[in-house]
Amino acid sequence: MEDKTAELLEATPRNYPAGAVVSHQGDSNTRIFIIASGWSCVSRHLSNGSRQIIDTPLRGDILGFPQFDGGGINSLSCVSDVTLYEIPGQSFRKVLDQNATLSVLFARIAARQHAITVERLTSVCRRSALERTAHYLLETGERLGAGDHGYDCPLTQHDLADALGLTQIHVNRTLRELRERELVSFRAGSVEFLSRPKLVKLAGFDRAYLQYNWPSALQKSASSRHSPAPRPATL
Amino acid sequence: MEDKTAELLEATPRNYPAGAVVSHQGDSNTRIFIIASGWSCVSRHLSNGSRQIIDTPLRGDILGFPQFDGGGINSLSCVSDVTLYEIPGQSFRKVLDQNATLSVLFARIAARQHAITVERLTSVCRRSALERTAHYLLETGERLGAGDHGYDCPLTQHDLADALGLTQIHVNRTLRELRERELVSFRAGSVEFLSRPKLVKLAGFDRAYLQYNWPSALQKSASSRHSPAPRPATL
DNA sequence: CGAGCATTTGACACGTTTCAATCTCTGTGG
DNA sequence: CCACAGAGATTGAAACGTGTCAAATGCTCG
Repeated sequence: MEDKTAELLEATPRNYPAGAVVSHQGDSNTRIFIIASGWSCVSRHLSNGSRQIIDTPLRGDILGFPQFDGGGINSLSCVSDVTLYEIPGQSFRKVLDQNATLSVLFARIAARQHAITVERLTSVCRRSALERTAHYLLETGERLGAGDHGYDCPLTQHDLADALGLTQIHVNRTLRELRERELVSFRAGSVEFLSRPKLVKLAGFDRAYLQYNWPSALQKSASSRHSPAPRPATL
Repeated sequence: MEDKTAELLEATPRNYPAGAVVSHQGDSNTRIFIIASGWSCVSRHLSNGSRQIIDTPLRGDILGFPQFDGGGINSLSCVSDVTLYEIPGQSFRKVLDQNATLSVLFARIAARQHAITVERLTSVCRRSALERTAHYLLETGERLGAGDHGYDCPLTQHDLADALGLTQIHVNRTLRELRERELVSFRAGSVEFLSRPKLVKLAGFDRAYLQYNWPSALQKSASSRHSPAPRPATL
């Protein structure tokens, strides 16, 4: 993106410490967020006291795109220290109105976001705890642009449980089994793929849904379909 | 929408019989669909043979908005006879580029669609079969613009199961319990609310996520927040 | 050192699935 | 008009996956 655009967006970088809540459930939030670094989660709190983590956005992800995360209903909180850009909704919309290319770009990002949610829905409905956990760890690695060896992940087992629709205790048992089967290890804040191919097979993981299906107009600036470079998280 | 816009969209109405498949999983579909009437479902077929229904779009709903349903990954099939408008993706995009108001409109529709998926995710993760089923029946009634008494619904118990992440057999038992508790009756293609207030309480249903949060620019054309008129499904 | 939080483990309860069979309805052809 | 086929709905019994409860362990930070 060009500097002029960045200026018009009035994007201001902000830092939040681990545990901070960027946007509360129920607040009428009109900001757009772009994650620069750190782990956060979009979650809903139900009346029965349980928490559902909708997504764990990562570097480069965009939230709030016209209330895209269900604005005003969900909250955004930080798992680790987080740096993100905040953009007033109004200037965001103004820029989109004037820049068709950017509009298409953001529409694609929104579409990918939806695809991720749909995949999680499928996962929760039709995959066992083992498959589901495996799938999440693979998905997250892919979204991070991490290699085949692993990545660092500050989520607790409790966070994982809230994201996967399990209890913390069962997540613990599931992680142990994945480790004992020598598929993945999730310990001390880091994920290690022990046998990625077997893990992919177990989870039924197909990364197609994570790709940005750039329309032809954007092809030249987009990376090739099967070895995407991580998008820059700077404006 | 004005006639000129409708022309530019090149929207053509089409009829499909019950059981027809409008778009196959895996096809590279670039069309946008607007449902005019009938019941259909967006679904994914997993390698293990099971089917996951992502959504049951209804009159006025829009699909495929830039590959919004995870284009190329999911399929659209008809439960009943269905009439829908098909719009070539390219002309749709062209119109959006020229009409900022329409862009915002569609962005909101997409946002609502995402909110629905998020709600289903939450439902599947954190609500029991009974609550989940109750929630779905309420949501669908709301989306149909049906009254407090009930509505017609051609879905089979098996369809419901695939949408809710349950087995058909358990859906049957769940529906029986809902009937015996005198909350809802789902029989012979029609849903009857026996005690809607109790049902709402059981499901923890809050329709806020179904509202279109129209920005101020569209306020005058939008209906009031708490008694929305069904949108027209004609162009 | 103790407090607090995350992780680990075991035993048991419960919700949901699986398997198998029966029943009801609807449309069709003899 | 009846027999039959096929799809959906219903019911029961048993198996299985995950949740619940309870307790111990390990870790980090004041």
